[in-house]
Amino acid sequence: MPDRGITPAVRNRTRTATIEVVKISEGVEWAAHCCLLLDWMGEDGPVSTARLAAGYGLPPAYLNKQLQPLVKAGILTSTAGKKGGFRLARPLGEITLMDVLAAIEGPAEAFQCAEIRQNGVWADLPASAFRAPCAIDAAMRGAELEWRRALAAQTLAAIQSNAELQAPGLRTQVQEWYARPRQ
Amino acid sequence: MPDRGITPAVRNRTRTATIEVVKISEGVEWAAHCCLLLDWMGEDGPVSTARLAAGYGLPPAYLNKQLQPLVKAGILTSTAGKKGGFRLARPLGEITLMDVLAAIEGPAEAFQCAEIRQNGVWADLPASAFRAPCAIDAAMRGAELEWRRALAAQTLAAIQSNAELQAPGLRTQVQEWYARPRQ
DNA sequence: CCTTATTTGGATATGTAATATCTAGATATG
DNA sequence: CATATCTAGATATTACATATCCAAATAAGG
Repeated sequence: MPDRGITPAVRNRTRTATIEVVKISEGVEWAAHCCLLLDWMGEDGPVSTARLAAGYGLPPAYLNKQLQPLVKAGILTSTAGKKGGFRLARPLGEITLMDVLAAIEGPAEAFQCAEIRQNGVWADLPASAFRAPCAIDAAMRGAELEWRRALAAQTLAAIQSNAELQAPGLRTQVQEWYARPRQ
Repeated sequence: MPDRGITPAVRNRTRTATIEVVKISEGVEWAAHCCLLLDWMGEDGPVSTARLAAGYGLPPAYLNKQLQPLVKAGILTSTAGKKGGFRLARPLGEITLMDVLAAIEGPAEAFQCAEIRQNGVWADLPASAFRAPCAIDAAMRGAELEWRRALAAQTLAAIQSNAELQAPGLRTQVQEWYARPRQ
């Protein structure tokens, strides 16, 4: 359908007004699911991007891009060449959600203090006042630390165990699904 | 300097490779700082966007945009017209960092589960398997809850108190800074 | 009543990051 | 040697954070 010169801003006028800024990229979800899948399928050698992508209906090329930082982080190992693919570098019990998040999103904190306090009102204060971190920044960092602690307490093994409790026989189901021929 | 047909991707080639996706918008920092400022200055009636912006060297028009959700959330009250501006709607002790974050960023969780489990491998499972939430999603939500709990435990009053401990006489300093004539 | 200073809401502009694809090169299988 | 794979980089597309501007409503003060 033609645009008729309508700008994006006008086209989006009716979209929901609520912004969601603090957002984790989908790559984290993909990575965590793929780790579970690799554990279920890991006995037959490395699993290729194509097979992992097919398992969750994901775009293969982009999934491959997302898996590469996991290799760099030492969560997965990769093998090139025919029959190549990805393997878990260590058992699920030794991989936490924090590991996955840090691998995909990087180590940066969610709250990035821009130190705006130094721009105006505080400008005349002695330099000693800025040695201590911004009180807002400190509070935000403290809260984020709680988040990271909770993420680090969740191993993929525990998550897999919960998933299997919800859907008994999941491991078998997965292996059967992959055994069936696909077009 | 002319572009010579160089694409953005090429221009950015040398930028840092690390991505930081989980990010809180600067508006949260601005909003929290402005609340502290409003408490320090609140006795002389409402404070205009222009004065708040000058206090931290922020763009006035955009700061005004960021303050509006705080009004909607009931953290600030606003008065239109000459001598108008913003006031705290309640004492700093009754405003938490969670209140500010929720006002600016909206109520959405950082981890948005796309339910990719339903796309492939799980497709043949009975519907009952999907009544329980995705185990990865549940773990992420639990960790985020810890973050929110910690943010909700931090009042702006406590943060202001810390700031004043770091820089004694801050309240006086702020009022003097604003009393001085500005071009 | 008029001028001025302000908030509010919408439209718009710009830059950057997430999402996604493609190609070339390296690597391994058989 | 042909094929299948990972790796790295370039590129394309879309969404969103950032930022500005304008019109309308509102209030203060002469």
